[in-house]
Amino acid sequence: MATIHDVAKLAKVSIATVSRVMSGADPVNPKTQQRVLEAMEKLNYRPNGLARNLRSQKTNVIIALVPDIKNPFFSEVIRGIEDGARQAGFNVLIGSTDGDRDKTKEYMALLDESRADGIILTTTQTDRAFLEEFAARSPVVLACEYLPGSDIPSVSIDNESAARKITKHLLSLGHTRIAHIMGPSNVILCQARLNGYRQALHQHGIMEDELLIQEGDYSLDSGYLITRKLLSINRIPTAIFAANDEMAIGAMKAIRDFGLRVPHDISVVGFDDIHFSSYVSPALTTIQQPRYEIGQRSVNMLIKLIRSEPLDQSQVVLEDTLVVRESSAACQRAIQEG
Amino acid sequence: MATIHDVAKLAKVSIATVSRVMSGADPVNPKTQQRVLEAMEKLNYRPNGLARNLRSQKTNVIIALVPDIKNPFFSEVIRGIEDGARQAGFNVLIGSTDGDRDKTKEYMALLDESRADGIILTTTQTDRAFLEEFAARSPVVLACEYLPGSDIPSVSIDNESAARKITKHLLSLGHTRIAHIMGPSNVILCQARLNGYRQALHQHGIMEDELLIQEGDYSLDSGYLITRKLLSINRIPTAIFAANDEMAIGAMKAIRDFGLRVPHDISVVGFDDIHFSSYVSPALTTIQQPRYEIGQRSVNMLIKLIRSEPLDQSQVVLEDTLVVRESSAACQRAIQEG
DNA sequence: TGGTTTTATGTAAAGGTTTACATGATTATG
DNA sequence: CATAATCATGTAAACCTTTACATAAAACCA
Repeated sequence: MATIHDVAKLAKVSIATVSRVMSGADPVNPKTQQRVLEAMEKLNYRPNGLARNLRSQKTNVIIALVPDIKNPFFSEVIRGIEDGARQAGFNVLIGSTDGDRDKTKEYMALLDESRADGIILTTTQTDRAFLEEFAARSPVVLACEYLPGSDIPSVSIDNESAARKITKHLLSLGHTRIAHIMGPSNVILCQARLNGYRQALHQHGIMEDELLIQEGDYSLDSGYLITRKLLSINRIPTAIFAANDEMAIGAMKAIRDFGLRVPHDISVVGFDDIHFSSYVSPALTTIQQPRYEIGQRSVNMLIKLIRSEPLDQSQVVLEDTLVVRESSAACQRAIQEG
Repeated sequence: MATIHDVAKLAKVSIATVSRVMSGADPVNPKTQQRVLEAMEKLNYRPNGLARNLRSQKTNVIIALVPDIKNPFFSEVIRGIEDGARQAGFNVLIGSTDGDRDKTKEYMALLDESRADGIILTTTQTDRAFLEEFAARSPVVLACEYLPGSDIPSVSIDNESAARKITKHLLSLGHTRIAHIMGPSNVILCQARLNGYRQALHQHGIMEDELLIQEGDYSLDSGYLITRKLLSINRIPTAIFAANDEMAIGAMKAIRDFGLRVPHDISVVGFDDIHFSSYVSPALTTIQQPRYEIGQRSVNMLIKLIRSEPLDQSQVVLEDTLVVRESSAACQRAIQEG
């Protein structure tokens, strides 16, 4: 592989001049430039990225951490991140953490080793103190999630209010026995959604029932299994609010397999509006998040952070939308009190 | 950020000794080692990855290129790649190409710039000559796809035979008017699946109908739109074989929206067996690929390539399985010839 | 004890850039 | 015409490691 020295020798200039031709920053005589370009061409010269990075103390790599790469919601966030990053000349390294704290820390350590310039976290499960301290010395942006009371930059919707909104949607349809399948309870965002659910019930004067709140792991399978459990209790719910669409789709299958119909017997709503949700039958009622935009804006913030540019706004909260489709309908069953 | 020099100074040794303590390769006096470790601890020293990489001419980064990061099939392949890579101490940089040749080449160029050690391509749409030439000088593995007549290492199933198998499944159910929604026609793997479909028809003495072969782009939407088109022709098909599950799921929705039922009126089968396929209703008949294993094995091969170790086998073909679920059933309609 | 081997450590080069500073040539200025 | 300003280029340091080679000290052997 040809180096800058080879090019310099062939063009009969110093390596500094070759470098200048590449960067275009300093002026260089057109004739010289021509010679250098020809030499580069002839030798098929590719500047060594590592050497560049080492010298300039930049890697042009940013890390995006997701709990699970298979999760379609995060895929779209990543897509936004990727597009934004590419536009600014950055590459994206994606890490699946599987909700594993150590894996998360391992990826974060890459920053300390100068292997990446910044990191986007889509789910916070690291301990707060560690995170705050880390963010103080390295560029970090939270995407999808907002850490209350912290000034770590973030881009997200208001999960609490969105959860309240969709729960109220069910309440307005006459449902009072509403189950909630939450995501991993150590994830802040899932706590926010749970809170929203609780607030809505509260505002309607409905006592919450411990049995109706179950913890899943975002997967189709967990939605399915938990719903089977919910269907085995004494007074089964008339509606289920799952903290993401995948669990909702799992729930619908469980209900079908149980011999009941959605939404006739049980309404099901999800959260995220992944692409599949409008294709399943019945189409899923859910909360639409601007996932692509979340990704894009968070990466733009991160890049500003990396470049030490000022942020116009540290916490960005984007709009979400309730999308009513076929999976939620008026409650058919009278509530047998007991 | 502390450097090796700081550590050396504090421990009163040379930088070489510090390096030796880190690598553990050469012997070093226990007492010295202790001092060095303490100094590293005290300074919170993190070796600079870039400098290491530059010196050792390794990046420990491999690139995985997928056509679309949102595609759930590829997500699982990536997962296999990631896990395999992590185990060997490599990081994975994921690139979405969107079927764009230039993007692909841009990512491949990262290898020439020494920013990555190797690359896994999950879909080949670069021109063959370029690819062959590139593979000759850089570590490349094809995952999911096999380039006939080339010796570029690959891990895949036999797409042609799998497509034949699932088409025969439909034929055995009495279908003779079978449509095929293929993937992007410039993708080799899609050509293979199309070939398999054709061979099966041929073996059953069925003439193929140009109208029944349509090209999609792997997405839910394209499956939907193409199926609408198929439903508007004169003699609509009694079965549809989509080249991936997402298009099949899109097709099912189109059929529902058209007022027909799956599989009663039209059978639908897919390819890949993504997780959603067993959760949709009716559950999708499809071909199961060992996607995780494809990812894992391809990354293992790539790492061997990077380390210049010999490959026991250059082209790995894994087993696929026909998974019959609810979306395919015996043909109900008599074929009105004409 | 003198010479050889082993062990522990240091010195310095190498990896391929970018860039601050220096230098020499050219042009502008009064 | 002398001096200043500008332009083009070169020199060498810096980025932070790893590692080949050298050296000094210690251990071993006859």
